[in-house]
Amino acid sequence: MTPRHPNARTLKESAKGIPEATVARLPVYLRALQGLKDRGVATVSSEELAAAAGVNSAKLRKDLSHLGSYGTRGVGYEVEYLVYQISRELGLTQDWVVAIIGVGNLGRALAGYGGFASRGFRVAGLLDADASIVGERISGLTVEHTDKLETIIKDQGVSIAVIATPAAAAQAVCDRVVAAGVTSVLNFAPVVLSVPEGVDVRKVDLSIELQILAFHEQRKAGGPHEEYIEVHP
Amino acid sequence: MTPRHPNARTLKESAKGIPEATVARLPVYLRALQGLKDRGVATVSSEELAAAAGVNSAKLRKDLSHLGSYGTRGVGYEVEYLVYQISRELGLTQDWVVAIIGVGNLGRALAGYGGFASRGFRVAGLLDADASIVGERISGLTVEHTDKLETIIKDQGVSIAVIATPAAAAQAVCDRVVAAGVTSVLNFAPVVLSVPEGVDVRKVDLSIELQILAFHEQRKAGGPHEEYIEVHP
DNA sequence: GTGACTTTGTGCGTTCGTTCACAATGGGGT
DNA sequence: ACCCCATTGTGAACGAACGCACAAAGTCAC
Repeated sequence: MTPRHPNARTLKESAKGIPEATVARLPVYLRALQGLKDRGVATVSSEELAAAAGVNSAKLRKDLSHLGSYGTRGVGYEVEYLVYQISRELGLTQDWVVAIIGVGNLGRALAGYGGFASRGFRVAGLLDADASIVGERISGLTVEHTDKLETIIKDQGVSIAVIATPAAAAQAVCDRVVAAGVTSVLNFAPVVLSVPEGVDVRKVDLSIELQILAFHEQRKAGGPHEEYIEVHP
Repeated sequence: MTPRHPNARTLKESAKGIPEATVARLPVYLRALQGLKDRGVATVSSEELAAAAGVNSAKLRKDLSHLGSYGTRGVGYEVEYLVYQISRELGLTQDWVVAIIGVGNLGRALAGYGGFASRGFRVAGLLDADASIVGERISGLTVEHTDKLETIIKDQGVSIAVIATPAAAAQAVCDRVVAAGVTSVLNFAPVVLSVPEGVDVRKVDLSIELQILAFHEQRKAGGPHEEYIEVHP
């Protein structure tokens, strides 16, 4: 295979850090690109792609430049090629085995979420502590009891755990999955998890986002301070 | 009422920006504080609170200093008082009326999420386009048809819309809620919404978080580039 | 009342991220 | 073969956020 872009990237460049802010945006670009690809677009300029992703075009170009030099001056980026490069950078060209612990409404929503399977995430287990749910079939999977947590993680090679349990159970579940070898945790429970060095945790909190919106909404309406007078020394 | 902290804050300080990064952390502090309050803790130091919230203590102090001078040197912060101040700053002392559009598993999870009601968010409507769901009762609310979107938003004074529809429907729903007067949108659909000036959108994307985890997981395992050789000029 | 001790609030240097603006460069027309 | 044009990739200026380290300020014991 002759490389299409000969100077694609040195080992050094990629091994050293891609900025965290860039990493957080790559999935957004990837989604925009998939959309373009589905519509049959073969080539896209940074301006167009940036618009589709909702960012500034200079930022997009700088972000992509951290991966390598994958565009063609005067033309733009080849959609399919860029999809592949971003996917590879994010690690989506390999399969990741995921377990979802906690099968309430949120766990069900996650289990049925199409965005996982299509991006290299395989849900290997759906676990819950509630015996009345165990055995139920959801999105092609049977709910297992949390007793089997360690077994499933080890047998299936789970490396990412998604915690969708009530807050009170989350830390205990987290400790168990980490002890069983999981090194990445996505936490939906409204608690701060503590984990040993080397384990990554990301948190998604439904109510925090609403609170941030409320703050800005209040700002628009004139702020919370109208009743307060200036009290200066 | 004699102010407990006489020089609490000038109008100017608060009217001007609290950094966005700080705003995003305030809800985390608030949650940690509620936890301490529930356990009967009356006073907390920046060190302790920072640990509970999972941040560095200097950062915590600087964040709080943007709201005003609410601590006591040599002692710490009075938990209840700080809860009140943060709540007020975030706008949680007033009620916000929310509508949830899209009643799949995710919409149900959101409707039943206790973190809303307890923080000043009142869910005024649950709407879906699927006639077979309309009429169902979920968490004390009856699902309405999206035909009634505009009516509900106007009659109930909804100011925040939560979009939990499939991706394909999201932009159309967004346009309608904005036209009906909503100025803040929380979007769970995996699309970039475009809205007019003055409308805030925040996005929560379940699969993006997983992709970010995958990236770091791959890093730990040695990176994606082992197969690549250095190709230098 | 005084002094030792604790903890806040913040000035400052550093690091990280964004944006501008333009030189470098490939493509395509003639 | 040459030139023009569009678009990338990036240096440099700017700005936001972080974290250290310490002076200011309050408490508590005696």
